[in-house]
Amino acid sequence: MRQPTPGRREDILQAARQVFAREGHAGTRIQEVADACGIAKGTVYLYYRSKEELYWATVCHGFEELHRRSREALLAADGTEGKLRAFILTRLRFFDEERDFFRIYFSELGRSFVRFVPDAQLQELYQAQVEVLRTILDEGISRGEMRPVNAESTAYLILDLVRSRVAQRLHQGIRTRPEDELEDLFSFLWQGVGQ
Amino acid sequence: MRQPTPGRREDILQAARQVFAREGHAGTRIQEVADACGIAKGTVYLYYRSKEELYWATVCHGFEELHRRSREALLAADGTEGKLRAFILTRLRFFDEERDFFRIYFSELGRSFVRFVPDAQLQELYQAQVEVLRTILDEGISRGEMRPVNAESTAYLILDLVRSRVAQRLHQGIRTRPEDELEDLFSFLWQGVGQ
DNA sequence: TTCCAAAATGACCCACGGGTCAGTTATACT
DNA sequence: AGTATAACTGACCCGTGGGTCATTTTGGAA
Repeated sequence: MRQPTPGRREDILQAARQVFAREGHAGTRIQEVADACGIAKGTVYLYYRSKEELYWATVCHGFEELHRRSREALLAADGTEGKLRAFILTRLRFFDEERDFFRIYFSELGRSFVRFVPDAQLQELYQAQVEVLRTILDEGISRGEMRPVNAESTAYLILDLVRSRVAQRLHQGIRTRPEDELEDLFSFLWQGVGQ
Repeated sequence: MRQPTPGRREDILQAARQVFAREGHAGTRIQEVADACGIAKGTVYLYYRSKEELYWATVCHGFEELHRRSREALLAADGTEGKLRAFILTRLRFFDEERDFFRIYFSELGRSFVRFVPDAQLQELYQAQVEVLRTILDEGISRGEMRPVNAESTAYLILDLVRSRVAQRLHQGIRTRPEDELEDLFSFLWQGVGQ
């Protein structure tokens, strides 16, 4: 009896991330993923039932990691300002490391908008993301550290602010350190552009 | 001799907008566009050379209109605050009217991010958008009405703020008037969430 | 060394949809 | 009415790529 090749599933996932990031969902051919792994196309289908399943596995894997790190950063930091800074910095750093995932994440938002794709796990992860941020905002408001804004819709704005900035950075080649972007983004978020 | 059917190109463009908005670029079949027009598939190809050309025509058409209205609003309004309010409100209203276009616009951003698509006209339109906003911000800064932020990267943030909010509104069914969203967004932009 | 079950392979199948074009239809002009 | 010309039609062509499966390879157990 032969043992299943250890780490094969992870190898495929990693190759898929590269190819999906470069070619997009529609542009990706399973053959290319297999080539990137140095295995045959059929082997991919021994580990993932379909292209769709592989795609979702890729997206969810990155999302989980992002969520995990964001949550940890929030727990470790003190005060509303500190928590927001930590949240933003963590995400800037994560996307700096995982640029392939960011490309997929970015394009997935657009995809999910035109064709409602009810992947339960991903919906949950995204909502959890918003929820954790909303909680911080509500605390900040009740402590009088923040203006009484609508916490939920502001949470969405913050997620998109970070995404927007990361996209900018990737488009024009990353020049600054995440730490510098943090100051810029945070002052925009905290003080606005007025006065 | 028969005259070319007047408005046929525009009819196809309108149908294409509906279908692309609902099905996305990859999910759209030319047959569906033809059906939505009540014409045969071959006829579509008499007016547009390929699916790709039809798609770009759809995107560019909406973009031009958006840009035209944004620019007009900026010219008509007074002062930095006034111009920014006018810019945001115009876009909120435009996307409220042209929801199909917004879906395409939103998904196109994701698409263009994974596969660099060098459509010269669209690149130009997007840059013009940023440029016009950057000018307003630079004026506001030199007049001392604003903090000395980086005008260009702030312009990107503002575009994405509006996009983010419109996406939220569409996702959870539009409940508020654009005028109310304006106040919310503008105070976020101008004062931030702090204090 | 032999055997066998599980892993891996890649030629093949076929649904799909972009694009074509020979044939049909409509209309302007004579 | 007749005709020429251009718009329109939709059956058809065919490249593409997701997914399959008979065959081969591998490696642990006897």
